[in-house]
Amino acid sequence: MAKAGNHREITVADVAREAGVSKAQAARALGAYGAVSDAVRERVLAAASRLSYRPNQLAKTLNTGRSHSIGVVVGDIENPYFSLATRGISDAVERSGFTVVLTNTSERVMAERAAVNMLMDKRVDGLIVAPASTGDSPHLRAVVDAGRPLVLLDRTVPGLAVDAARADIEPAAREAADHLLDLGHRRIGYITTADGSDVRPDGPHPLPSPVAARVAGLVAGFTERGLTWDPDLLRPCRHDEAAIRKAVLDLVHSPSPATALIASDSLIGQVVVGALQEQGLRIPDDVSVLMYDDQPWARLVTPPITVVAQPTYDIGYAAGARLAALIGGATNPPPLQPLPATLIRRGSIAPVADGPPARHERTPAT
Amino acid sequence: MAKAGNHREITVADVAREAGVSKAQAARALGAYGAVSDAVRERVLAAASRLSYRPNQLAKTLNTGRSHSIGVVVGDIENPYFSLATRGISDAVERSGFTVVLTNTSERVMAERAAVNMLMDKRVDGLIVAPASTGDSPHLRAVVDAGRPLVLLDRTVPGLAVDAARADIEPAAREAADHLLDLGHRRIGYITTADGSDVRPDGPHPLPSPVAARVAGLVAGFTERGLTWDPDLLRPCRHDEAAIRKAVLDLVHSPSPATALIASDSLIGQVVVGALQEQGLRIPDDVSVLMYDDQPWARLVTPPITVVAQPTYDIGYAAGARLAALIGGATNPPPLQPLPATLIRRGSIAPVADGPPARHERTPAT
DNA sequence: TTGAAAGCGCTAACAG
DNA sequence: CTGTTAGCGCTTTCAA
Repeated sequence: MAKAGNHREITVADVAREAGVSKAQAARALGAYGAVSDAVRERVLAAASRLSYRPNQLAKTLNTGRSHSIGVVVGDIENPYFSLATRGISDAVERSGFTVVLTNTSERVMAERAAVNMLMDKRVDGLIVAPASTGDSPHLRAVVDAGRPLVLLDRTVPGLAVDAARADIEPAAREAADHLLDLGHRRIGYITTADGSDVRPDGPHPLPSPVAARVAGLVAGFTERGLTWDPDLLRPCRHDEAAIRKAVLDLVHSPSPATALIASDSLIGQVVVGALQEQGLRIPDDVSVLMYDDQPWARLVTPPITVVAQPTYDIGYAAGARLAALIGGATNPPPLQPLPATLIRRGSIAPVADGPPARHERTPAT
Repeated sequence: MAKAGNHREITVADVAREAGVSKAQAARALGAYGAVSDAVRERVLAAASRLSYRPNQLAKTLNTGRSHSIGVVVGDIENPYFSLATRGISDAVERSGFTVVLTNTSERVMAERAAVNMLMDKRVDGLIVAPASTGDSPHLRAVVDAGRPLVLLDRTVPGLAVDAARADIEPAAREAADHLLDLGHRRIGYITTADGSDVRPDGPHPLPSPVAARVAGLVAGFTERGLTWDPDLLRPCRHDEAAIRKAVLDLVHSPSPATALIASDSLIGQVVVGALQEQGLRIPDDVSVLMYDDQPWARLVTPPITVVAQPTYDIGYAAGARLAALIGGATNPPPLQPLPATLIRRGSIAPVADGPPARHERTPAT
């Protein structure tokens, strides 16, 4: 198939001819490098604009080895966490002149592998990835082995010596646990999502590092008081509204029902709150709710939701800045500091009620 | 600066040598084109995997002219509308083997221009852009003139003969207007955001096409009844929470206050609902609210928000599918059909109250 | 089927 | 300062 249209692209050679100089001089003037007399530069630039010349970045990249672009691989760009972090990344790297190539993997490890390979093949200067899997990650190892700068986002990969930009979740998780325990909650459900390939029917679920930190904080709260958290209350579901909804119902309608629910991110939180409302269960009278990641809507619902907030934009920014530094040749930068997460108490957590929760009609619009 | 690490990249030449064949034959085997004997193919492939060869897509692109990537330029990836549409685009083009290069312009025309140029220079095979400006768009015209496939998203550009994937907003806007008018509303505020460079202090604001359609529907409703909509109630603000909040206060506290507010997208809607709550104004008793773009949280707040929903994912998918077809060589495809938008009545619109709205304390958590 | 050689558009020595 | 000459890694004639 012929190239669409028959617009032959204008090249340096064309500009050089038009300006009456050698190709090399034209290239130098255009690229603003090397030594060029004012007279020549002027003529070349004039010729270039006359022909509306546009340099072919591909050719440039091919022999400089720098594409001035970085790859970003996230699980789900629709998750506000990632879209905000992505903006932080963009803002950080754009000021160093990089373009961001963004790919979405729908939290599937296979898609992540493909995306990383493709970005490597396109010769991006560096990569930021939020790994979907906790397991072995040969594709990430390959990036490191190829000497290409890599920064992880949000999650770490055990055994991979790569810096990660993330929040220091555990203290806030612990504080949240204490908050719930102080109010008498003992049956606390934890709902998270996981890639199918990671969730094995038998044996323990390998949780992504930030989820593990959240759960660790919770468990620590129990342990500290000589209590134990029933691990059966941990519910990893598919990334799927129905699965999350089912987990909620399971948890609140079990013979020994959960009196509080923790949503591992705001997408999950949305479904949890919705499911509870549909069931006619009141927050926090019947069920208390804690959500990870603050979102504007969390303050808008009634009652406003208590959350653990992360400095998401800053995390992204830190990842971008670090990657830019690495690409710029920084050798042994100090490890990235985890950024603080904070518990924001609003209205969705209350003392545990005695006895089983009563069923109510859905609260009418006020 | 030396390339990070001293990993010389493996090239076809290396593979050829390892396999004991010519560079050309190796390339043919690797690229699965031309004629290659089974014996050679086998040896080449074996050699390739032994050396863990990865083809350099850049070099390939440089002489085929196809990058197998498309550029997507949106105003704000944090706007759920765009992040959903983007997923639609990705899903559509990925099945044709394209990678998406996503760029965010923060709704700034200058940034859009830069992004489009950069993508052209990177030789993407085609472009999808949601133009930030209604005005003259030489950078978009340049894309067309270069013969590179282009599809617009959400908004059209007058005078540019390019197909746009979008919703057919006006009928739903009209239905919403009738809904409000039937309930007695006459002072209806319309809050939208606009790029600073488009908002001139004097003269009419050139509205982006989808906003114009929304307003047109509103105006039509008034006109039909022999009424006129006071254009002073149109408030274009910067993309800035404070500006939106100010517009809300202005509107509801004016001597002749608005009895209903229309938010032009869900990001604006969030701020509107929040501002109203802070003012102790009840929805819909004191102020009715209509929001464009349905979002999960709209059903979660009390009362649930009445919205005009668009098939955003499908719009993105249509844009992606069309672009892929164009790149594939489709010559005169039928124009894209606008997809239907629908009014979803929930609880945020009520009959207009008599007299000025009373002030109430913020509704306590139920 | 194969291989040699000529590009794709640009940068980067290397001599003048 | 300027021009000539090689490449970057791959595809693609063109002969053999």
